[in-house]
Amino acid sequence: MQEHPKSTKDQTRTRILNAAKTVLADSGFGSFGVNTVAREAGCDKVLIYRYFGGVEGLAEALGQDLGLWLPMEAAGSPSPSYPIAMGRLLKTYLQALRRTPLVKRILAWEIQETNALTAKLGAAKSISIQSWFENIRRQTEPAKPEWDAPAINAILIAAAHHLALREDHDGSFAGLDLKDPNTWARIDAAFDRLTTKAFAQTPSGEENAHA
Amino acid sequence: MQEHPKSTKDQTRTRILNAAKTVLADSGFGSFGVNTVAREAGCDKVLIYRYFGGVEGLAEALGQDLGLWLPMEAAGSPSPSYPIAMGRLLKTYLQALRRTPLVKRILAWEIQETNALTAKLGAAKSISIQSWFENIRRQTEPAKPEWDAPAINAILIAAAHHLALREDHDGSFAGLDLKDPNTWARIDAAFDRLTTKAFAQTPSGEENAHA
DNA sequence: CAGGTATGTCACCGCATGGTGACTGTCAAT
DNA sequence: ATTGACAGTCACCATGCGGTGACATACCTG
Repeated sequence: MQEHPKSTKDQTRTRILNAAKTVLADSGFGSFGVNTVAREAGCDKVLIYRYFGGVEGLAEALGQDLGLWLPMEAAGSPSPSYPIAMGRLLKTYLQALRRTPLVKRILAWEIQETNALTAKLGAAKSISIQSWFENIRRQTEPAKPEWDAPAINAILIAAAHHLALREDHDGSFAGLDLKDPNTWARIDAAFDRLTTKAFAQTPSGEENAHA
Repeated sequence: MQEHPKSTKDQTRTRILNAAKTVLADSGFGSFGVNTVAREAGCDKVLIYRYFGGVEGLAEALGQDLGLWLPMEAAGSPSPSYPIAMGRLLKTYLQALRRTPLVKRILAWEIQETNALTAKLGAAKSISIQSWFENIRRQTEPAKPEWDAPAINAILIAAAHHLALREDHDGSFAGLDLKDPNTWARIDAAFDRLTTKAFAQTPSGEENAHA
């Protein structure tokens, strides 16, 4: 009962923020509301209104607070070739995603419905992740324009998102057993194959072999 | 008011089913409940309990009813090479997905939370889609085992899912503007590049070029 | 000491939800 | 015509939600 001597306002604020993260990560955003968060934080919901201006402001604060968006260590050696760098980046990203339930929850939330909450969270997350990718990209040789690297990378990033999201839910996808660690090794290898092949210096001039 | 002369039970059943589809496709599963569906169907919610045993049975019935899971026409020519067939399949699948909001909603639902509802719907959908892929796969030459085609395909299918899901929400992903039709042409091309390159007959023996 | 300010608690409202029981009306068979 | 099965409606309940106002209690400043 740390209430009588008056906890400082910031203490309560961070307690509420932590409670918000917990609720989001554990129970998902279906349970993300003023009542649930306040219950988890052990304080009254009116404080959420006072300190954050409701659940909307809470989400915004969450987004700004989350410097811990993706705790991935800066991925090994400095500046290899573009295909290898992208493959490494994707695998690191996927791993970080898989072990960060909060981010997964928010990604899923964005997909499910678009509202003020997801917009705020999504914007913060997007900036953070994009800058991370930019950092890596700055350290490697540039992509050849004829690859259309942005489109290919978007596809591979989308795949990483989706696979990470499917993992904790039904646990299987497209015939793969996502509960099996070996499956993820295969996926890593597949990412490697996709990047090295798609970003290969076209040896013969067979660029557009299909309609 | 078609109530007094007694609509046949099946009429009401299908009216409820259609209402369920409408609610799901329009408002998403956040609004998917007994009250909302009954309101949309213009009948009393007790009929949902009587005919489907609640919203859970409704979802099951929905899954079985949806032969329209993905209305894609059987994708052109019969049996080309594996890479080309997969590229074509992916593009067709992505297109079908993009224009079928109901399926997108259900995919998003599965990702967001796993419960009895999503399990039933997901099972029905998975079977339908898997069989569709199997049909195509039966018509082409087999994949080489060293490709690990299941893993690669899972990645590409996951990407298709995710991109389709992101389209109607924030409308941008990884720096791509998903509102722009040209973006989707680029994505199609990228899918083509990925399949043709990843499923290429390795010309030189540089199979594992990375750690 | 007095007064204001800020933190926190409590009780309450309106609303929508999931779910149930009792009722009315209609049809078909005996 | 009486019965019973069936479709459909209505009223109701408990619960949880977002949101607000009134209150008590501490603190710091004058």
